Amino acid sequence: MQRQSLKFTIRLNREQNMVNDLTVPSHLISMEGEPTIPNSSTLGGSLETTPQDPFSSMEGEETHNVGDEENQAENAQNQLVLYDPSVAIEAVPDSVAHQPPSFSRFPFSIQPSRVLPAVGAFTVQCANCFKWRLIPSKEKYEEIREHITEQPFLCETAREWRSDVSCDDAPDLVQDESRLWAIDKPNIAKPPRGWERLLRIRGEGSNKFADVYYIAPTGKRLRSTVEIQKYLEKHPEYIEEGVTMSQFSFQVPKPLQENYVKKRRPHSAPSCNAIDHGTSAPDPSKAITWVVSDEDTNLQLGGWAGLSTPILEHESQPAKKKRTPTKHRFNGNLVYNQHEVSVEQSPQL
DNA sequence: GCCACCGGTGGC
DNA sequence: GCCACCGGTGGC
Repeated sequence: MQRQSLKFTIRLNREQNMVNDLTVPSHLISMEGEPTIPNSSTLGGSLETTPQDPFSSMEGEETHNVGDEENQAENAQNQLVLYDPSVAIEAVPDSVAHQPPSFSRFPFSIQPSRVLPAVGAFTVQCANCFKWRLIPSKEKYEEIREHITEQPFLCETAREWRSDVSCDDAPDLVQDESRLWAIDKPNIAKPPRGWERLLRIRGEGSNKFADVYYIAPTGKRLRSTVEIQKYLEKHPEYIEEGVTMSQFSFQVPKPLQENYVKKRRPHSAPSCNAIDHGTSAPDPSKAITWVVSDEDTNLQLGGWAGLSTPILEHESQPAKKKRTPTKHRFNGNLVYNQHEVSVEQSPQL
């Protein structure tokens, strides 16, 4: 029945300031290894109901549905939220904001990045009341995510960093349309000590939602299990320290927004018609929300990116050059691939 | 020259 | 359709 979700928020960087680092903690994602067995509690299906949120005004559709389980199920579990830093921060209830030192500012380091949306904060959904609770650090989030099925998250769990919070308190955030939401995978192993797992969210319209990278202690960036394996072979010292392949997972969260990721086009259909560009284009007036979830376990980790900006406005001039003309041929909205571009450019916030 | 990022494909 | 992998290159 209850399902919980973890989410982290991401913020997009519009400028450079961003967040990159916010990259979603990799941990959010589950490791390939074996997932733990889900307990009934997490998996279950029902969803959550979300109360109204205090801080945000969005309408939100919350996740509710208690009754139906299906859809929601997914959402409810672990979700990662990505959001705009500024937004996110404000959204944090005061109580939270004050508490841990880490809350007031992002625990993650921010580096200038080029532009893509990044995770700015992490949240997890209470298995009992389904309210989302902000997690003060990426490390804590990874910890929770790693054992989310065996140890469902409860509001009481948050007392570790936020004294007296309970299910009676308003949610720290509400899943609404103001941000991009992504559902994270449960039970992803924490990276080995000295290693870092980075989640890079791609821009809207890309053919993939995100990429996971592991940064080895030497600073080497590894992008697949094959690369990790080769790296470990060359550096047996890590193996001696106990590093194993089961500690790495390249699973990425899934965006809730259906059209965030471009669908793969059937090769055969080069015609423009076949493509749906536009219709699904996000409403520029609102931020994008995405959520990723693990269907198997039903856990959701959430993340949202509050872009206030429309990611796509066609216009945009690409910040980067595009390399493939093909896609753009359908211009119009389609071109979102570059959305990142627009994101960064957008001044908002 | 490097590398973060994106696209595209093979395999399921 | 999804995911893992990795080639290629824009942007620095």
